[in-house]
Amino acid sequence: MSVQMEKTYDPHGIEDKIYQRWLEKKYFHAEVDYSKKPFTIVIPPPNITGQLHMGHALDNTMQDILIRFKRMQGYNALWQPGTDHASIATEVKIIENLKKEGIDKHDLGREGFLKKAWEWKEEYGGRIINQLKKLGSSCDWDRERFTMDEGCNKAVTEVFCKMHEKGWIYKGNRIGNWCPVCKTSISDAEVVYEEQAGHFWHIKYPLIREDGSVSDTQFLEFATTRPETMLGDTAVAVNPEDDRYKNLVGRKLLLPIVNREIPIVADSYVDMEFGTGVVKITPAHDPNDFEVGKRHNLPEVNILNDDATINENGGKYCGMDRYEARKAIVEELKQLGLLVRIEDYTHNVGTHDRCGTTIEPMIKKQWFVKMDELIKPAVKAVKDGEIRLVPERMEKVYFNWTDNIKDWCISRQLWWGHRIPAYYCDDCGETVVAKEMPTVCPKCGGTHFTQDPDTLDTWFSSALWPFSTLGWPEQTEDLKYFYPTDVLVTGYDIIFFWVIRMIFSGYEQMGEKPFHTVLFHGLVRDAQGRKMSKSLGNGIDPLEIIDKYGADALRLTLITGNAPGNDMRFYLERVEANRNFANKVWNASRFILMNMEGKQIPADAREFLEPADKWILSRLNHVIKEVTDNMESYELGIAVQKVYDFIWDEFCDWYIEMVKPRLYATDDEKSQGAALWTLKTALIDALKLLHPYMPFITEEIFGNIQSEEESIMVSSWPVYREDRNFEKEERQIGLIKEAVRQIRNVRTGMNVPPSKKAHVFVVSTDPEAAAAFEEGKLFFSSLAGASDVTVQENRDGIAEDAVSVVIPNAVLYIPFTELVDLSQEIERLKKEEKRLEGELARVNGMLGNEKFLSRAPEKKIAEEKAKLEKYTQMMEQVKERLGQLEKQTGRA
RNA sequence: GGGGUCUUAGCUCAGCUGGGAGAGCAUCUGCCUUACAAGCAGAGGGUCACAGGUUCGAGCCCUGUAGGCCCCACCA
Repeated sequence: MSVQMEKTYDPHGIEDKIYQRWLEKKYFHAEVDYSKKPFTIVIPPPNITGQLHMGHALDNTMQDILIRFKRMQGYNALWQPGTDHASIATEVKIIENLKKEGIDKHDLGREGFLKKAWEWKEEYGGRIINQLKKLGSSCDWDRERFTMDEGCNKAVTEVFCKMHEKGWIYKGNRIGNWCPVCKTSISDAEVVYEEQAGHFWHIKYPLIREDGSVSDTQFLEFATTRPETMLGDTAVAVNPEDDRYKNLVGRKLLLPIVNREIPIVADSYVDMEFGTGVVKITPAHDPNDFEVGKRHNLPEVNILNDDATINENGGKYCGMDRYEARKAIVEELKQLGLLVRIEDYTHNVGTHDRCGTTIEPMIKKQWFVKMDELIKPAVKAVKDGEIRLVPERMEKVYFNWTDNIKDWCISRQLWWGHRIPAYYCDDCGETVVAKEMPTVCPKCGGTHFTQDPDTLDTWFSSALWPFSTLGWPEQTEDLKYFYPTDVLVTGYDIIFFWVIRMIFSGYEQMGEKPFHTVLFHGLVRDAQGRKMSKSLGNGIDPLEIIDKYGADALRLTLITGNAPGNDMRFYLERVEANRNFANKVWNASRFILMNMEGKQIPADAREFLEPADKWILSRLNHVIKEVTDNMESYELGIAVQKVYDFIWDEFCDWYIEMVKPRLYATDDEKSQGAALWTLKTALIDALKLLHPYMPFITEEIFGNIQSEEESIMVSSWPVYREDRNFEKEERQIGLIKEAVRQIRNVRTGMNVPPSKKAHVFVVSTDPEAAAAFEEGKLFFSSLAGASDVTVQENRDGIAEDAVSVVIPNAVLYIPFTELVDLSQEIERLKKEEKRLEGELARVNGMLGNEKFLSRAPEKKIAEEKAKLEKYTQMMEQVKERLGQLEKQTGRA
């Protein structure tokens, strides 16, 4: 083979070319095949409004790694892709866009607006998919789905009707969160609390005397952060145990401005210690007050329009914005002498996560999902380990939510989304929930119906995603084969929105969990640790990084040096380091390729393996096992770190350097053949281990280095094999490495220029050690800067002033022709003596401890005993050498 | 108020079930050695936040303290 590889790896062109080839070969496509075990991941569907951001890049890199790993292991790997209609997020965007053209959504009407929305979907829906492709995602694009496509729509309707029939979906008049800008209700999960500086207005209401007149001396004082809601007050509450007010319970107060008589009620909800121990009760605009109102049968006076202006119940304030009304009402109370004081107060204000608007609690008729029964199997599944959360601590977050579960408000006053399949009889108002519009009213026989105008919370359809994408409610072959899926990969931020809801939906609809493992990742932050956001302008575009450094470098950066579920900081320097690694891999391959050029590796090459060859194969063998184990337990960062270290440190810095003299020598074809065979074999396996992380460069090199298989991504994952375990050679090369390191250290310390070679004498009576140096002479001399290597059993013929290096079972001597500073040499050996003393003290301490001997595992004791022997032997050598040198200097 | 998590080299972080402290970057020194200067070789740098406890043995397990970050709850 003759392939020209550039000196520097350039991902441009290569990545697109390779991705295109994968697509053409249909490697990403999975079909039902009972001869293989399935491994399935469903993508967290990105919003169609979205652009690929670093969070997506991380999320999808992790999924791609798992899916490529399993595919190589021989599983029938399916990565099910798709996008989410993201009802409110998209609707908000479209409205913004229309605004620029001066169009209001109501001008278009529902049909017209939806037409625009579908156009939007066509235009932007594909954008993020293309970006995912840039990242290397091996999704089965033939199966791409959309949460509002026909099948998903069918699934949604099916679930809604089923659960309604069961009584688990109901329509209720309850207090909920209302966004006055988006003019829709939102679920509790969509409210974010923000600390805001506000005020505490201390107000008093006058008491009504027994005779019905208004007191001008007796008042009840309390404080509020929202004085305008007083327009809707229907009571004032005190704690039943509060002696200060006990005698007032049952009496009435005059609600100022409105001039309504309201009762003083006793409710344990009131905290006696807080403020004056008095609370105004506004059942229509506060969730707690709503509950109090229910307990005391208080009227619910709604004072707000949908846009948060005051309605007709606000009397003269009708039509005024909520905040203007607040000012005006405070002013009027002041005039009336009922404002006691104003205090600065910071408190938490609920805002809408989409638009940031302060939400208003409002009573509205909304659809809810009853959660108490539905959640049970989802709790049990995680408790019993049926579903595993990684990292495990996420379970606490999970249970925190499930233990305090409230009914799920699923109706939204939006147009873009799944329309609620509820129909109202035009004649009698009867509600019919059905898959299609009914023809006859079961109550009055009427024949005309109007569908509920509301749509469903976007998470209602995503909750069904693991099975709706596989064909449910049809009992498809795909569903039977691929469900339950295997791993869900997602950020911990949507555990409540999505993960929990998928789990209970899976159990309820399928009678089976949707996946057995949830792998969480954290947030990708900027270099200062801040959240990347549009408003800060600190977002880093993954596509720019890919363009500059390649997708492989980006992927590696997102995966390394980070524990599951932890947030990470994104540094350009780290991308550069990983780009450098790509280049390293590239050049190692280039080196091997250049050396294979025009040569045939003999068929029997592996029969002539030398110790270095066996050493690297053995090391690789261990790495294969460890990496596979780590990946099986989702420790992706640890796994790839091991591959990285193996390739750079052991393979490149040691093995390739060891093998160079054999490749450059022309006289020993057997040795050369064995080296080439080992280089190629080890490289290919290492590339395979690396492939899930860096799919592009590994594929490119794989194609250059061999011709037996057409693609690395469908090649088989390396497995640990007993016959590649060479313990003796690992020990021997370990010795040589140690010797090389020490000699290099000595040479640098003595400022010996690399060009200056010196004869190295290895003195050893240990056959294994002697053999190691004898057989490794060739590469040992080049690595240690030796002009020649002599292995012998004693010191005969070695200059007295030779520099010496002590390693286990051998002492190496280097006689330099120049004068060596013996005092410096003694100092160095004394340092070594001190180090060994420390080691020996530690080992002796352990072995001298009876409790250690009786309680530590035998294996550990044996290890320590071996160390004792090794260090004792080395210590003897060092002492002996020191004695010689001291005698010499003493004589001089 | 409840819960989680973090505190390890100058910086950013790994360190799985307890058994001799690691990486990348940065710093210093020497090298263009025919795969790679996006490189090679060598070096310096840590009382693993603090205080106790369990253990033969603790960065790792338990308790407490201090500081940082996050989630949930939302006392008007």
